Amino acid sequence: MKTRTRFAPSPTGFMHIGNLRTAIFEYLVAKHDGGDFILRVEDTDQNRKVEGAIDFIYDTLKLCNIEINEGPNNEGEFGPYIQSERLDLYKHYAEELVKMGKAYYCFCTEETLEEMRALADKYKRPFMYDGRCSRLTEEEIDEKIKSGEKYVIRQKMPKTGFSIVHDVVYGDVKVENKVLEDQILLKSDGYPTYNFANVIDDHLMNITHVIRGNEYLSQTPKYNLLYEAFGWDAPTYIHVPMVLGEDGNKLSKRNGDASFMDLYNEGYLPDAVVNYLVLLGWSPETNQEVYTMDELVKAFDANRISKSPSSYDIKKLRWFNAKYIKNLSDEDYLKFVRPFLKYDVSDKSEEWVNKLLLIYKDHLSYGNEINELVGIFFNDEINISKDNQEFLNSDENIPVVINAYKEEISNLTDWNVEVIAEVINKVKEKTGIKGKLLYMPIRIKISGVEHGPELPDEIYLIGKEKVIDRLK
RNA sequence: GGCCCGUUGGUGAAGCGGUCGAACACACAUGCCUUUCACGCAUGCAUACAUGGGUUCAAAUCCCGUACGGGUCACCA
Repeated sequence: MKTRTRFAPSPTGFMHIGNLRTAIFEYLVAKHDGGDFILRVEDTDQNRKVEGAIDFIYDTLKLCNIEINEGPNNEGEFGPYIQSERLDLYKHYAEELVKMGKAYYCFCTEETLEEMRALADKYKRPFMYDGRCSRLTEEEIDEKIKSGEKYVIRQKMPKTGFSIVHDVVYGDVKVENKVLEDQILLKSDGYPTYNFANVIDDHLMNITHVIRGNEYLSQTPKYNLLYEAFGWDAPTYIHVPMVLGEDGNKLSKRNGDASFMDLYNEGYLPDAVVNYLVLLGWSPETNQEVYTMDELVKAFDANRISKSPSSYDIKKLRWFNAKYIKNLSDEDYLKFVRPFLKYDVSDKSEEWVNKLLLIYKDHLSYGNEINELVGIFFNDEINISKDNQEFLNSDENIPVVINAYKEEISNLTDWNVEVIAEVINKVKEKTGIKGKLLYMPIRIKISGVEHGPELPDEIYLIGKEKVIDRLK
């Protein structure tokens, strides 16, 4: 059977880093086997629908080089791919289950449930639906339906024995059946619950591997009971560990960096993000760290996914990103950073701007960082920190260097990187000072900080007038 | 609280009973390179196997208990 995996997000218009990682894993499992990757939109919660969310998902995955073989925008033979358009299907199968005696109509209202819950709470007992509606007679049921009472359909759980879930990552997980609640399959508004829709769709869409966060692990026995009831084969389960934030807590929307789009807008390259994410909770057999998508497809093996949660470390992401930026061609690099530059360059030449951006290619960890780096070329005032000021006062040779340098610069008639590079040699000969004591004072005087790009480049771009001014 | 899962250095992690006196990478430090900083390269650092028992000739690796962390117990997904 052809391997088929699916990514099944809710259309919230938000792509969480953890979600993305799951999508990557799903994609890789499918492609490693030469299979298909399917997008299914889980919009069974009517309150959470967001306009344009589907396109957003497509756009995001496209940026990440993840190709969707079938989905709402490119239907295959298993459509529709949006759950709200498959309502008849869920209803049909839920009723089928009722006929088989594996599910029943439940007329308990949300208020009744609320009361039961409050009662359980009062006696400090864990609440679980008591299955009272499963004991209704057929007449009672008919009557209630006829009189227009709203109902849900609940799955009837066995009271004894236990279920075992086989998971690629976590091994066999055993759960007692009696702790399983008679869960709702079909809500009173006719929509299926997530758990039910998943089983139906995964089966109908021939999904072979279900990959999801491990928060679903303890729900999986219910799934298997459903597959069993229908006489279907359960898919292979791959539960993946959670991604934690830097504070050790679960990633949340509140943490802005947890969204892929935020990272993208900050100037993180999708390839770098994908590369970083895939190594969160998965490790290859070799020590290779930098991967192309093709290499990942080849190397990926779900058996090597770890069980313990991993934490999101922006420093390492930055390292990946910087590496990817360095590997860009100059042309691609310029295309990439240019939009991030916020300073007004309308009075500068194209050549000047490109040169400016290019000298930071090896320094940049993310696109937006460019604005932090190039300030010295635009601001009139530069700030010299206290430590650096102390350095400038620490040696009597320093003013000598600075004055000599200023004089030589003032005497220049041409203005290009080559002649500027010559100036420092002249100063060296004239003063007999070299190395750090020669470069550092000039660097600090004109840029305020102790590191930056090549000094002649920097000076060239700042411009003669400004440089002389700063050497005062 | 019941049930489920996890716990290797600051971080991501390798490890699947002996070769672990625990890889690799990030971060950090130092050195080399560059007549400076960064990049790159090299080296080093770090009292890392939560804890207590057990099994074994041998345990980070297997078993049990404890602690800590997380997940889950919705007409949310």
